[in-house]
Amino acid sequence: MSAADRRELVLAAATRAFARSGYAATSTDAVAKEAGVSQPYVVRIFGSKQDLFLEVVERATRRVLDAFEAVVDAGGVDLEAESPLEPLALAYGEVVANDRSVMEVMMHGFMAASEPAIGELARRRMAEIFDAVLRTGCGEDLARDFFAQGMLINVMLAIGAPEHLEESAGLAKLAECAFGPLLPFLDGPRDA
Amino acid sequence: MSAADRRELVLAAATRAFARSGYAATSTDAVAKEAGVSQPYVVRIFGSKQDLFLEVVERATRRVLDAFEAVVDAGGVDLEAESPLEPLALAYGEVVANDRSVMEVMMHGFMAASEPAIGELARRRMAEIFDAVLRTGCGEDLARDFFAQGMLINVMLAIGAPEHLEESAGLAKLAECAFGPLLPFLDGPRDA
DNA sequence: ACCGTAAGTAATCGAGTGATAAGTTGTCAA
DNA sequence: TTGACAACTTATCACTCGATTACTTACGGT
Repeated sequence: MSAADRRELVLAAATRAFARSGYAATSTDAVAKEAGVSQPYVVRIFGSKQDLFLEVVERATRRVLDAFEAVVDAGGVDLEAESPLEPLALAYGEVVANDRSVMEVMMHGFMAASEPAIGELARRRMAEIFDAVLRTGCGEDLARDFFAQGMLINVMLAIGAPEHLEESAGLAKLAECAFGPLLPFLDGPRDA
Repeated sequence: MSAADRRELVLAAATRAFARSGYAATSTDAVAKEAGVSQPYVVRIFGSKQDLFLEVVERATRRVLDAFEAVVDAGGVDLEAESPLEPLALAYGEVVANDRSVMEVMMHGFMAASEPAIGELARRRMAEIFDAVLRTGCGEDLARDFFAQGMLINVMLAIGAPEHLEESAGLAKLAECAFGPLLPFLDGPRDA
């Protein structure tokens, strides 16, 4: 297989692996097994575990950014509507529904920000994505609220709320509040 | 020193250590050094690293829960006000300003939820805190929005936004949106 | 004085960890 | 055919990790 193809294959495997357990708790060997290659080859392709993780987070967050920019550039946002940013929410929902590891890796990237290089990437991407939302012209307050709802959804998914609604009535109610009509589509599958 | 006192001391040290780097990336030896005791003694007191982390997260999230319940039980929420949950926001801000590691450990607990015992605790506490907010009688939508804003703030703090406003104009604007008038009080100190 | 118990440490173990070095296989151009 | 380069693995290293064991110290009751 060509080096470029193999690289993509390992990146996809690494995304799944890091999405499951985060940066520190995922070994390069786990990534290698997921990709079906040897552990030294993973390190060789990307230089180091951190460089691999950076590229995984870079790509995942770029997918979110691209999804938002596609909607905005296509004029998909109507500022006169009652929920102007709903098209963005739908776009994000589609990305997450399609491949939950994108969002999981993004959040793990945020929480590994005490590693300087990871933190820098996290802050840069966060600002870029916020900027894309702002470019709809919706105003800062709406953009912030949109971001906030997104973060709540991300955290709720991270703690596995949709798969454990039966644990308590309070959790089920919170999940219903946080996810709304999307809830039925969220339990079960976690991979792409 | 009595075992009980030493236990509290190690718990406080562990909270700081886990807050910095999260569950997986923090060694029991790092906790031991922070507490000024030997590594085997840390393991001996709590049984295992996971049990220690569970107790740290349990305590941190209980502090948030207690802060909210104190406001609610004291009748500090006026449903007729324009922002009925502002007293809760202030209470949370006070907790975070007083000791940021409380919130950091809470978020690291959420993101380590793929560990079953940690996930269960995270979901339980999340539901309990949401329930406390609901008990103000503010209604589910307001409670959800309050939660969402809190999560945005948590993530912004986790990526170190307040300390790196100069990295990009976009980040500074996002931080101003997310933190509002609290922003000037957030940069700099990270410990209790 | 002495003994028992609680508080703690030093020494060490086996299992991983990320990374390096050396070697192997396969393919394609001359 | 052969040689060179790209793709990939095996073997291994130095180190870190959580955990166990065995030991030491200090204090309170009798």
